[in-house]
Amino acid sequence: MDTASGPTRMPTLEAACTNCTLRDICLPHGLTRAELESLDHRLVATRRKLLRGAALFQAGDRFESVYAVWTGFFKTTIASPDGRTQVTGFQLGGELLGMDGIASRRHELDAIALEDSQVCVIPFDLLQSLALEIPSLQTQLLRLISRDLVRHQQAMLQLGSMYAEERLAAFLVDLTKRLHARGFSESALLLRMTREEIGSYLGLTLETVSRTFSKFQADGLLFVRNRQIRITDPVGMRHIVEGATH
Amino acid sequence: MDTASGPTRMPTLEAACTNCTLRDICLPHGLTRAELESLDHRLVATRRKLLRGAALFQAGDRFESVYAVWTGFFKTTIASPDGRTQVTGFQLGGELLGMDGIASRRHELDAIALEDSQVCVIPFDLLQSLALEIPSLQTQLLRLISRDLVRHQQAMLQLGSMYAEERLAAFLVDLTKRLHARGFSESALLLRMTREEIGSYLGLTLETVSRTFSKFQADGLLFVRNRQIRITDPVGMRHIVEGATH
DNA sequence: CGTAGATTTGAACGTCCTCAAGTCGAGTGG
DNA sequence: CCACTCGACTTGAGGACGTTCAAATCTACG
Repeated sequence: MDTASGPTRMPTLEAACTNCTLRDICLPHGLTRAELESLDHRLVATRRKLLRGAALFQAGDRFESVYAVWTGFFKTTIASPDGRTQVTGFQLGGELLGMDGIASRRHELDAIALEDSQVCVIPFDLLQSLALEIPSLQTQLLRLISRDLVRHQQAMLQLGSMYAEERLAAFLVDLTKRLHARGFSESALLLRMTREEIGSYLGLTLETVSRTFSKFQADGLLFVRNRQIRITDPVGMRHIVEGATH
Repeated sequence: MDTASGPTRMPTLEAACTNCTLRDICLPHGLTRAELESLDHRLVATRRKLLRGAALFQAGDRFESVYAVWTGFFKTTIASPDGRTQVTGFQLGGELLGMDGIASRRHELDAIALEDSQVCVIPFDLLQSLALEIPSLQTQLLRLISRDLVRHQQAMLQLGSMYAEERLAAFLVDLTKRLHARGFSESALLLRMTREEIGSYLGLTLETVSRTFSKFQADGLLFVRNRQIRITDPVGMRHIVEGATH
Protein backbone atom coordinates (compact mmCIF):
# COMPACT_ATOMS: atom_id res chain seq x y z
CA MET A 1 0.00 0.00 0.00
CA ASP A 2 0.91 3.62 -0.23
CA THR A 3 2.35 5.66 2.59
CA ALA A 4 0.59 8.48 4.33
CA SER A 5 1.43 11.30 1.99
CA GLY A 6 3.17 12.01 -1.27
CA PRO A 7 1.55 11.86 -4.66
CA THR A 8 0.86 8.45 -6.09
CA ARG A 9 3.38 7.48 -8.72
CA MET A 10 1.23 5.54 -11.11
CA PRO A 11 0.66 7.70 -14.18
CA THR A 12 -2.66 6.03 -14.82
CA LEU A 13 -3.92 7.44 -11.56
CA GLU A 14 -3.96 10.94 -12.94
CA ALA A 15 -7.12 12.70 -12.07
CA ALA A 16 -9.70 13.02 -14.79
CA CYS A 17 -12.59 15.38 -14.26
CA THR A 18 -14.53 14.10 -17.25
CA ASN A 19 -15.70 10.93 -15.61
CA CYS A 20 -15.61 12.09 -12.00
CA THR A 21 -18.88 11.76 -10.13
CA LEU A 22 -18.15 14.99 -8.30
CA ARG A 23 -17.78 16.86 -11.56
CA ASP A 24 -20.83 19.02 -11.14
CA ILE A 25 -20.25 20.19 -7.59
CA CYS A 26 -16.51 20.69 -8.00
CA LEU A 27 -14.28 22.96 -10.02
CA PRO A 28 -15.48 21.83 -13.47
CA HIS A 29 -19.07 22.82 -12.78
CA GLY A 30 -20.51 24.70 -15.73
CA LEU A 31 -17.87 23.68 -18.24
CA THR A 32 -18.81 22.42 -21.67
CA ARG A 33 -17.80 18.98 -22.79
CA ALA A 34 -14.98 20.43 -24.87
CA GLU A 35 -13.74 22.55 -22.00
CA LEU A 36 -13.81 19.57 -19.71
CA GLU A 37 -11.64 17.61 -22.07
CA SER A 38 -9.30 20.51 -22.45
CA LEU A 39 -9.10 20.66 -18.66
CA ASP A 40 -8.21 16.99 -18.40
CA HIS A 41 -5.73 17.31 -21.19
CA ARG A 42 -3.95 20.37 -19.83
CA LEU A 43 -4.33 20.28 -16.09
CA VAL A 44 -2.65 16.91 -15.53
CA ALA A 45 -3.74 16.97 -11.93
CA THR A 46 -2.43 14.14 -9.81
CA ARG A 47 -4.01 12.37 -6.90
CA ARG A 48 -2.62 12.25 -3.42
CA LYS A 49 -3.63 9.77 -0.75
CA LEU A 50 -3.66 10.64 2.92
CA LEU A 51 -4.13 8.39 5.87
CA ARG A 52 -6.25 9.50 8.75
CA GLY A 53 -4.44 12.14 10.74
CA ALA A 54 -2.05 13.13 7.94
CA ALA A 55 -1.58 16.77 6.98
CA LEU A 56 -2.37 17.78 3.43
CA PHE A 57 -0.52 21.02 4.11
CA GLN A 58 0.48 23.03 7.13
CA ALA A 59 0.65 26.70 7.97
CA GLY A 60 3.90 28.10 6.64
CA ASP A 61 4.18 25.62 3.76
CA ARG A 62 4.86 27.16 0.38
CA PHE A 63 1.63 27.55 -1.52
CA GLU A 64 1.76 25.78 -4.84
CA SER A 65 -1.49 23.93 -5.30
CA VAL A 66 -5.07 23.89 -4.33
CA TYR A 67 -6.75 20.59 -3.68
CA ALA A 68 -10.13 19.14 -4.46
CA VAL A 69 -11.36 16.55 -2.00
CA TRP A 70 -12.13 13.40 -3.98
CA THR A 71 -12.81 10.94 -1.20
CA GLY A 72 -12.67 11.33 2.55
CA PHE A 73 -13.01 14.17 4.98
CA PHE A 74 -10.80 17.03 6.15
CA LYS A 75 -10.59 19.73 8.76
CA THR A 76 -8.77 23.03 8.51
CA THR A 77 -7.32 24.69 11.59
CA ILE A 78 -5.81 28.09 12.21
CA ALA A 79 -3.29 28.87 14.95
CA SER A 80 -2.48 32.09 16.76
CA PRO A 81 1.11 33.10 17.52
CA ASP A 82 0.73 31.92 21.11
CA GLY A 83 -0.33 28.44 20.09
CA ARG A 84 -4.07 28.43 20.40
CA THR A 85 -5.75 26.68 17.52
CA GLN A 86 -9.25 26.56 16.18
CA VAL A 87 -10.98 24.43 13.60
CA THR A 88 -12.28 26.75 10.90
CA GLY A 89 -14.00 24.25 8.68
CA PHE A 90 -14.70 20.69 7.60
CA GLN A 91 -14.40 19.75 3.94
CA LEU A 92 -15.94 16.89 2.07
CA GLY A 93 -15.99 15.54 -1.47
CA GLY A 94 -15.95 18.16 -4.20
CA GLU A 95 -14.81 20.99 -1.94
CA LEU A 96 -11.63 22.94 -2.46
CA LEU A 97 -8.77 23.25 0.01
CA GLY A 98 -5.70 25.44 0.12
CA MET A 99 -7.02 28.75 -1.13
CA ASP A 100 -5.87 30.30 2.13
CA GLY A 101 -2.40 30.46 0.58
CA ILE A 102 -3.21 32.54 -2.49
CA ALA A 103 -2.66 35.93 -0.90
CA SER A 104 0.62 35.32 0.89
CA ARG A 105 1.92 32.42 -1.25
CA ARG A 106 2.17 30.48 1.99
CA HIS A 107 -0.51 28.41 3.61
CA GLU A 108 -2.09 30.04 6.63
CA LEU A 109 -3.96 26.97 7.78
CA ASP A 110 -3.35 23.33 8.52
CA ALA A 111 -5.44 20.83 6.58
CA ILE A 112 -5.75 17.41 8.21
CA ALA A 113 -7.44 14.29 6.87
CA LEU A 114 -10.01 13.02 9.36
CA GLU A 115 -10.25 9.68 7.56
CA ASP A 116 -8.24 8.02 4.83
CA SER A 117 -8.74 10.37 1.93
CA GLN A 118 -7.76 11.23 -1.58
CA VAL A 119 -7.43 14.66 -3.13
CA CYS A 120 -6.80 15.97 -6.61
CA VAL A 121 -3.68 18.11 -6.60
CA ILE A 122 -4.19 21.18 -8.76
CA PRO A 123 -1.07 23.28 -9.36
CA PHE A 124 -2.28 26.80 -8.82
CA ASP A 125 -0.27 28.58 -11.49
CA LEU A 126 -1.57 26.11 -14.00
CA LEU A 127 -5.10 26.56 -12.75
CA GLN A 128 -4.77 30.30 -13.12
CA SER A 129 -3.51 29.95 -16.69
CA LEU A 130 -6.38 27.70 -17.57
CA ALA A 131 -8.82 30.06 -15.92
CA LEU A 132 -7.62 32.74 -18.32
CA GLU A 133 -8.61 30.57 -21.23
CA ILE A 134 -11.76 28.99 -19.88
CA PRO A 135 -14.05 31.72 -18.60
CA SER A 136 -16.41 29.28 -16.86
CA LEU A 137 -13.45 27.91 -14.95
CA GLN A 138 -12.53 31.35 -13.68
CA THR A 139 -16.14 31.90 -12.73
CA GLN A 140 -16.40 28.64 -10.87
CA LEU A 141 -13.13 29.21 -9.03
CA LEU A 142 -14.34 32.58 -7.86
CA ARG A 143 -17.69 31.06 -6.92
CA LEU A 144 -16.13 28.41 -4.76
CA ILE A 145 -13.96 30.91 -2.93
CA SER A 146 -16.91 33.23 -2.51
CA ARG A 147 -18.97 30.42 -1.03
CA ASP A 148 -16.24 29.79 1.51
CA LEU A 149 -16.16 33.47 2.30
CA VAL A 150 -19.86 33.48 3.12
CA ARG A 151 -19.62 30.21 5.01
CA HIS A 152 -16.98 31.61 7.35
CA GLN A 153 -19.03 34.70 7.97
CA GLN A 154 -22.00 32.54 8.85
CA ALA A 155 -19.69 30.72 11.23
CA MET A 156 -18.77 34.08 12.76
CA LEU A 157 -22.43 34.77 13.32
CA GLN A 158 -22.82 31.48 15.12
CA LEU A 159 -19.75 32.00 17.24
CA GLY A 160 -20.66 35.53 18.14
CA SER A 161 -24.33 35.43 18.89
CA MET A 162 -25.68 31.93 19.40
CA TYR A 163 -26.04 29.62 22.38
CA ALA A 164 -24.31 26.28 22.56
CA GLU A 165 -27.48 24.40 21.57
CA GLU A 166 -28.07 26.67 18.60
CA ARG A 167 -24.49 26.29 17.41
CA LEU A 168 -24.53 22.53 17.57
CA ALA A 169 -27.91 22.32 15.89
CA ALA A 170 -26.76 24.66 13.13
CA PHE A 171 -23.64 22.58 12.70
CA LEU A 172 -25.62 19.37 12.32
CA VAL A 173 -28.15 20.90 9.97
CA ASP A 174 -25.39 22.30 7.76
CA LEU A 175 -23.43 19.07 7.73
CA THR A 176 -26.40 16.88 6.87
CA LYS A 177 -27.37 19.33 4.15
CA ARG A 178 -23.95 19.06 2.56
CA LEU A 179 -23.89 15.30 2.93
CA HIS A 180 -27.34 15.03 1.43
CA ALA A 181 -26.19 17.01 -1.61
CA ARG A 182 -23.63 14.23 -2.08
CA GLY A 183 -26.17 11.46 -1.93
CA PHE A 184 -26.02 10.57 1.74
CA SER A 185 -28.92 10.32 4.11
CA GLU A 186 -30.60 13.45 5.36
CA SER A 187 -31.17 12.09 8.81
CA ALA A 188 -28.32 9.71 9.62
CA LEU A 189 -24.70 10.66 9.70
CA LEU A 190 -21.43 9.33 10.94
CA LEU A 191 -19.27 12.02 12.47
CA ARG A 192 -15.69 11.81 11.34
CA MET A 193 -14.44 14.24 13.98
CA THR A 194 -14.11 14.11 17.75
CA ARG A 195 -16.20 16.07 20.20
CA GLU A 196 -13.18 18.22 20.77
CA GLU A 197 -12.93 19.11 17.07
CA ILE A 198 -16.61 19.95 16.92
CA GLY A 199 -16.16 22.05 20.02
CA SER A 200 -13.18 23.83 18.55
CA TYR A 201 -15.15 24.67 15.43
CA LEU A 202 -18.08 25.93 17.49
CA GLY A 203 -16.09 27.77 20.13
CA LEU A 204 -17.15 25.33 22.85
CA THR A 205 -15.42 22.78 25.04
CA LEU A 206 -15.75 19.10 24.31
CA GLU A 207 -17.74 18.70 27.52
CA THR A 208 -20.32 21.22 26.39
CA VAL A 209 -20.64 19.47 23.04
CA SER A 210 -21.12 16.14 24.78
CA ARG A 211 -23.69 17.53 27.20
CA THR A 212 -25.57 19.19 24.38
CA PHE A 213 -25.74 15.95 22.39
CA SER A 214 -27.12 14.27 25.51
CA LYS A 215 -29.69 16.98 25.95
CA PHE A 216 -30.78 16.76 22.30
CA GLN A 217 -31.27 13.04 22.79
CA ALA A 218 -33.19 13.55 26.02
CA ASP A 219 -35.40 16.04 24.19
CA GLY A 220 -36.10 13.50 21.46
CA LEU A 221 -34.40 15.42 18.70
CA LEU A 222 -31.85 12.80 17.78
CA PHE A 223 -30.17 9.56 18.75
CA VAL A 224 -26.50 9.59 19.57
CA ARG A 225 -24.38 6.50 19.80
CA ASN A 226 -20.73 7.45 19.75
CA ARG A 227 -20.24 9.08 16.40
CA GLN A 228 -23.42 7.74 14.90
CA ILE A 229 -26.13 10.39 14.78
CA ARG A 230 -29.68 9.97 13.67
CA ILE A 231 -31.83 13.04 13.59
CA THR A 232 -35.36 12.09 14.52
CA ASP A 233 -36.90 15.56 14.65
CA PRO A 234 -35.44 17.68 11.86
CA VAL A 235 -38.12 20.31 12.29
CA GLY A 236 -37.36 20.72 15.97
CA MET A 237 -33.73 20.87 15.03
CA ARG A 238 -34.26 23.79 12.71
CA HIS A 239 -36.37 25.46 15.36
CA ILE A 240 -33.41 25.40 17.69
CA VAL A 241 -31.16 26.93 15.04
CA GLU A 242 -33.62 29.75 14.74
CA GLY A 243 -33.53 30.44 18.44
CA ALA A 244 -36.78 28.77 19.44
CA THR A 245 -35.67 28.57 23.05
CA HIS A 246 -34.42 31.55 25.08
CA MET B 1 -25.23 67.93 -2.76
CA ASP B 2 -25.91 64.40 -3.74
CA THR B 3 -28.38 62.18 -2.03
CA ALA B 4 -27.52 59.18 0.04
CA SER B 5 -27.16 56.62 -2.69
CA GLY B 6 -27.24 56.28 -6.43
CA PRO B 7 -24.29 56.75 -8.72
CA THR B 8 -23.11 60.25 -9.42
CA ARG B 9 -24.12 61.44 -12.82
CA MET B 10 -21.18 63.57 -13.82
CA PRO B 11 -19.28 61.68 -16.52
CA THR B 12 -16.05 63.36 -15.49
CA LEU B 13 -16.28 61.63 -12.16
CA GLU B 14 -15.49 58.30 -13.68
CA ALA B 15 -12.98 56.41 -11.63
CA ALA B 16 -9.44 56.27 -12.91
CA CYS B 17 -7.05 53.84 -11.34
CA THR B 18 -4.00 55.32 -13.01
CA ASN B 19 -3.77 58.32 -10.77
CA CYS B 20 -5.43 56.87 -7.71
CA THR B 21 -3.38 56.99 -4.53
CA LEU B 22 -4.78 53.62 -3.48
CA ARG B 23 -3.60 52.03 -6.71
CA ASP B 24 -1.01 49.79 -5.12
CA ILE B 25 -3.12 48.36 -2.32
CA CYS B 26 -6.24 47.95 -4.41
CA LEU B 27 -7.28 45.89 -7.40
CA PRO B 28 -4.67 47.28 -9.84
CA HIS B 29 -1.76 46.17 -7.68
CA GLY B 30 0.88 44.51 -9.81
CA LEU B 31 -0.37 45.79 -13.15
CA THR B 32 1.97 47.34 -15.67
CA ARG B 33 1.50 50.88 -16.83
CA ALA B 34 -0.03 49.63 -20.07
CA GLU B 35 -2.39 47.29 -18.26
CA LEU B 36 -3.42 50.09 -15.94
CA GLU B 37 -4.35 52.28 -18.87
CA SER B 38 -6.18 49.43 -20.48
CA LEU B 39 -8.07 49.01 -17.24
CA ASP B 40 -9.06 52.66 -17.10
CA HIS B 41 -10.03 52.61 -20.73
CA ARG B 42 -12.15 49.48 -20.57
CA LEU B 43 -13.50 49.27 -17.05
CA VAL B 44 -15.31 52.61 -17.04
CA ALA B 45 -15.97 52.21 -13.36
CA THR B 46 -18.14 54.87 -11.83
CA ARG B 47 -18.08 56.37 -8.38
CA ARG B 48 -20.87 56.23 -5.93
CA LYS B 49 -21.24 58.48 -2.90
CA LEU B 50 -22.84 57.31 0.29
CA LEU B 51 -23.81 59.29 3.32
CA ARG B 52 -23.16 57.90 6.76
CA GLY B 53 -25.63 55.14 7.49
CA ALA B 54 -26.49 54.43 3.86
CA ALA B 55 -26.39 50.88 2.51
CA LEU B 56 -24.06 50.17 -0.38
CA PHE B 57 -25.94 46.92 -0.85
CA GLN B 58 -28.18 44.68 1.21
CA ALA B 59 -28.63 40.96 1.61
CA GLY B 60 -30.90 39.75 -1.15
CA ASP B 61 -29.89 42.45 -3.65
CA ARG B 62 -28.97 41.20 -7.08
CA PHE B 63 -25.21 40.92 -7.33
CA GLU B 64 -23.88 42.95 -10.23
CA SER B 65 -20.81 44.76 -9.03
CA VAL B 66 -18.02 44.65 -6.56
CA TYR B 67 -16.90 47.87 -4.95
CA ALA B 68 -13.56 49.32 -4.01
CA VAL B 69 -13.63 51.68 -1.07
CA TRP B 70 -12.11 54.96 -2.24
CA THR B 71 -12.82 57.18 0.73
CA GLY B 72 -14.61 56.49 3.98
CA PHE B 73 -15.34 53.47 6.06
CA PHE B 74 -17.76 50.56 5.89
CA LYS B 75 -19.07 47.66 7.89
CA THR B 76 -20.51 44.42 6.60
CA THR B 77 -23.16 42.54 8.54
CA ILE B 78 -24.73 39.14 8.16
CA ALA B 79 -28.19 38.19 9.40
CA SER B 80 -29.66 34.85 10.39
CA PRO B 81 -33.20 33.86 9.39
CA ASP B 82 -34.47 34.74 12.85
CA GLY B 83 -33.14 38.27 12.70
CA ARG B 84 -29.93 38.17 14.65
CA THR B 85 -27.20 40.12 12.97
CA GLN B 86 -23.47 40.28 13.37
CA VAL B 87 -20.82 42.58 12.02
CA THR B 88 -18.39 40.45 10.02
CA GLY B 89 -15.88 43.09 9.01
CA PHE B 90 -14.88 46.71 8.65
CA GLN B 91 -13.54 47.96 5.33
CA LEU B 92 -11.37 50.94 4.58
CA GLY B 93 -9.73 52.55 1.57
CA GLY B 94 -8.49 50.14 -1.08
CA GLU B 95 -10.48 47.19 0.19
CA LEU B 96 -13.05 45.33 -1.85
CA LEU B 97 -16.69 44.89 -0.98
CA GLY B 98 -19.44 42.74 -2.42
CA MET B 99 -17.62 39.52 -3.22
CA ASP B 100 -20.10 37.74 -0.96
CA GLY B 101 -22.49 37.77 -3.89
CA ILE B 102 -20.34 35.94 -6.43
CA ALA B 103 -21.49 32.44 -5.53
CA SER B 104 -25.23 32.95 -5.37
CA ARG B 105 -25.49 36.03 -7.61
CA ARG B 106 -27.21 37.72 -4.70
CA HIS B 107 -25.60 39.60 -1.90
CA GLU B 108 -25.52 37.69 1.36
CA LEU B 109 -24.40 40.63 3.48
CA ASP B 110 -25.35 44.21 4.15
CA ALA B 111 -22.67 46.80 3.56
CA ILE B 112 -23.20 50.08 5.41
CA ALA B 113 -21.17 53.27 5.24
CA LEU B 114 -20.01 54.31 8.71
CA GLU B 115 -19.07 57.77 7.47
CA ASP B 116 -19.67 59.68 4.28
CA SER B 117 -17.88 57.55 1.74
CA GLN B 118 -17.14 57.00 -1.90
CA VAL B 119 -16.67 53.71 -3.68
CA CYS B 120 -15.63 52.70 -7.17
CA VAL B 121 -18.38 50.63 -8.73
CA ILE B 122 -16.89 47.74 -10.66
CA PRO B 123 -19.35 45.75 -12.78
CA PHE B 124 -18.45 42.18 -12.02
CA ASP B 125 -19.00 40.68 -15.46
CA LEU B 126 -16.76 43.31 -16.91
CA LEU B 127 -14.16 42.70 -14.25
CA GLN B 128 -14.21 39.01 -15.03
CA SER B 129 -13.74 39.65 -18.74
CA LEU B 130 -10.83 41.93 -18.04
CA ALA B 131 -9.34 39.40 -15.66
CA LEU B 132 -9.30 36.95 -18.57
CA GLU B 133 -7.14 39.33 -20.54
CA ILE B 134 -4.96 40.74 -17.78
CA PRO B 135 -3.45 37.86 -15.82
CA SER B 136 -2.19 40.12 -13.02
CA LEU B 137 -5.70 41.38 -12.54
CA GLN B 138 -7.02 37.85 -12.12
CA THR B 139 -4.22 37.16 -9.67
CA GLN B 140 -4.89 40.26 -7.65
CA LEU B 141 -8.62 39.61 -7.54
CA LEU B 142 -8.00 36.13 -6.21
CA ARG B 143 -5.46 37.51 -3.74
CA LEU B 144 -7.88 40.01 -2.32
CA ILE B 145 -10.59 37.40 -1.84
CA SER B 146 -8.10 34.99 -0.33
CA ARG B 147 -6.97 37.65 2.13
CA ASP B 148 -10.56 38.12 3.20
CA LEU B 149 -10.93 34.38 3.58
CA VAL B 150 -7.99 34.24 5.97
CA ARG B 151 -9.12 37.34 7.80
CA HIS B 152 -12.50 35.82 8.57
CA GLN B 153 -10.89 32.65 9.82
CA GLN B 154 -8.68 34.66 12.11
CA ALA B 155 -11.84 36.33 13.33
CA MET B 156 -13.29 32.88 14.01
CA LEU B 157 -10.24 32.08 16.11
CA GLN B 158 -10.78 35.22 18.14
CA LEU B 159 -14.47 34.58 18.59
CA GLY B 160 -13.98 30.98 19.54
CA SER B 161 -11.04 30.98 21.85
CA MET B 162 -10.14 34.39 23.20
CA TYR B 163 -11.20 36.45 26.18
CA ALA B 164 -12.89 39.81 25.82
CA GLU B 165 -9.67 41.71 26.51
CA GLU B 166 -7.77 39.69 23.96
CA ARG B 167 -10.43 40.20 21.33
CA LEU B 168 -10.56 43.95 21.77
CA ALA B 169 -6.76 44.23 21.83
CA ALA B 170 -6.50 42.13 18.67
CA PHE B 171 -9.14 44.28 17.04
CA LEU B 172 -7.28 47.50 17.84
CA VAL B 173 -3.92 46.11 16.77
CA ASP B 174 -5.35 44.92 13.46
CA LEU B 175 -7.17 48.17 12.80
CA THR B 176 -4.18 50.39 13.54
CA LYS B 177 -2.02 48.16 11.35
CA ARG B 178 -4.38 48.60 8.43
CA LEU B 179 -4.69 52.31 9.03
CA HIS B 180 -0.94 52.67 9.26
CA ALA B 181 -0.54 50.94 5.89
CA ARG B 182 -2.68 53.78 4.54
CA GLY B 183 -0.56 56.52 6.02
CA PHE B 184 -2.37 57.09 9.29
CA SER B 185 -0.85 57.10 12.73
CA GLU B 186 0.17 53.87 14.36
CA SER B 187 -0.92 54.96 17.79
CA ALA B 188 -3.87 57.31 17.40
CA LEU B 189 -7.13 56.39 15.78
CA LEU B 190 -10.63 57.67 15.49
CA LEU B 191 -13.18 54.89 15.69
CA ARG B 192 -15.88 55.25 13.09
CA MET B 193 -18.12 52.65 14.69
CA THR B 194 -20.12 52.47 17.88
CA ARG B 195 -19.30 50.30 20.87
CA GLU B 196 -22.21 48.15 19.83
CA GLU B 197 -20.74 47.57 16.37
CA ILE B 198 -17.36 46.69 17.84
CA GLY B 199 -19.12 44.36 20.23
CA SER B 200 -21.08 42.76 17.45
CA TYR B 201 -17.90 42.13 15.49
CA LEU B 202 -16.19 40.66 18.53
CA GLY B 203 -19.12 38.66 19.84
CA LEU B 204 -19.48 40.85 22.93
CA THR B 205 -22.05 43.26 24.28
CA LEU B 206 -21.50 46.97 24.06
CA GLU B 207 -21.18 47.10 27.84
CA THR B 208 -18.31 44.65 27.82
CA VAL B 209 -16.55 46.65 25.12
CA SER B 210 -16.97 49.82 27.13
CA ARG B 211 -15.74 48.21 30.33
CA THR B 212 -12.74 46.74 28.56
CA PHE B 213 -11.78 50.12 27.12
CA SER B 214 -11.99 51.53 30.62
CA LYS B 215 -9.83 48.75 31.97
CA PHE B 216 -7.24 49.24 29.24
CA GLN B 217 -7.09 52.90 30.17
CA ALA B 218 -6.82 52.12 33.88
CA ASP B 219 -3.97 49.74 33.06
CA GLY B 220 -2.16 52.47 31.16
CA LEU B 221 -2.40 50.79 27.78
CA LEU B 222 -4.32 53.52 26.00
CA PHE B 223 -6.35 56.69 26.36
CA VAL B 224 -10.00 56.68 25.42
CA ARG B 225 -12.04 59.75 24.90
CA ASN B 226 -15.25 58.87 23.14
CA ARG B 227 -14.15 57.50 19.80
CA GLN B 228 -10.67 58.91 20.00
CA ILE B 229 -8.15 56.25 20.94
CA ARG B 230 -4.46 56.73 21.58
CA ILE B 231 -2.46 53.61 22.25
CA THR B 232 0.27 54.44 24.74
CA ASP B 233 1.66 50.96 25.28
CA PRO B 234 1.65 49.07 21.98
CA VAL B 235 3.93 46.37 23.37
CA GLY B 236 1.62 45.69 26.27
CA MET B 237 -1.21 45.67 23.79
CA ARG B 238 0.37 42.93 21.72
CA HIS B 239 1.09 41.01 24.90
CA ILE B 240 -2.60 40.92 25.63
CA VAL B 241 -3.37 39.65 22.16
CA GLU B 242 -0.97 36.83 22.77
CA GLY B 243 -2.71 35.82 25.95
CA ALA B 244 -0.31 37.37 28.45
CA THR B 245 -2.96 37.31 31.16
CA HIS B 246 -4.96 34.22 32.14
C1' DC C 1 -30.75 74.54 24.88
C1' DG C 2 -33.29 70.29 24.44
C1' DT C 3 -33.58 65.69 22.85
C1' DA C 4 -32.16 61.21 21.27
C1' DG C 5 -28.55 58.23 20.88
C1' DA C 6 -24.10 56.72 22.66
C1' DT C 7 -21.42 55.57 26.53
C1' DT C 8 -20.20 54.46 31.24
C1' DT C 9 -20.73 52.08 35.46
C1' DG C 10 -22.94 49.05 38.93
C1' DA C 11 -25.21 44.74 40.59
C1' DA C 12 -27.15 40.25 40.01
C1' DC C 13 -27.53 36.44 37.23
C1' DG C 14 -26.62 32.73 33.74
C1' DT C 15 -24.17 30.04 30.42
C1' DC C 16 -20.39 27.78 29.74
C1' DC C 17 -15.74 26.50 31.46
C1' DT C 18 -12.65 24.08 34.52
C1' DC C 19 -11.53 20.32 37.15
C1' DA C 20 -12.47 15.75 38.31
C1' DA C 21 -13.97 11.02 38.16
C1' DG C 22 -15.75 7.37 35.91
C1' DT C 23 -17.39 4.80 31.61
C1' DC C 24 -17.04 3.21 27.06
C1' DG C 25 -14.87 1.41 22.83
C1' DA C 26 -11.38 0.17 19.50
C1' DG C 27 -7.15 -1.83 18.82
C1' DT C 28 -3.34 -4.93 20.58
C1' DG C 29 -1.02 -8.71 22.42
C1' DG C 30 -1.20 -12.75 25.13
C1' DC D 1 -11.14 -15.19 23.02
C1' DC D 2 -10.09 -12.22 26.55
C1' DA D 3 -7.46 -8.95 29.27
C1' DC D 4 -5.19 -4.71 28.74
C1' DT D 5 -4.56 -0.03 27.45
C1' DC D 6 -5.17 4.43 25.62
C1' DG D 7 -7.99 7.73 23.84
C1' DA D 8 -12.68 9.34 23.44
C1' DC D 9 -16.68 10.29 25.75
C1' DT D 10 -19.98 11.20 29.58
C1' DT D 11 -21.49 13.27 33.71
C1' DG D 12 -21.19 16.07 37.99
C1' DA D 13 -19.98 20.18 40.89
C1' DG D 14 -18.27 24.62 41.49
C1' DG D 15 -16.59 28.85 39.67
C1' DA D 16 -15.62 32.54 36.26
C1' DC D 17 -16.46 35.55 32.52
C1' DG D 18 -19.56 38.01 30.27
C1' DT D 19 -24.56 39.12 29.94
C1' DT D 20 -28.70 41.36 31.35
C1' DC D 21 -31.02 44.94 33.48
C1' DA D 22 -30.83 49.42 35.26
C1' DA D 23 -29.59 54.17 35.93
C1' DA D 24 -26.78 58.08 35.24
C1' DT D 25 -23.85 60.82 32.25
C1' DC D 26 -22.19 62.54 28.07
C1' DT D 27 -22.31 64.14 23.24
C1' DA D 28 -23.86 65.63 18.90
C1' DC D 29 -26.82 68.19 16.53
C1' DG D 30 -31.01 70.39 15.25
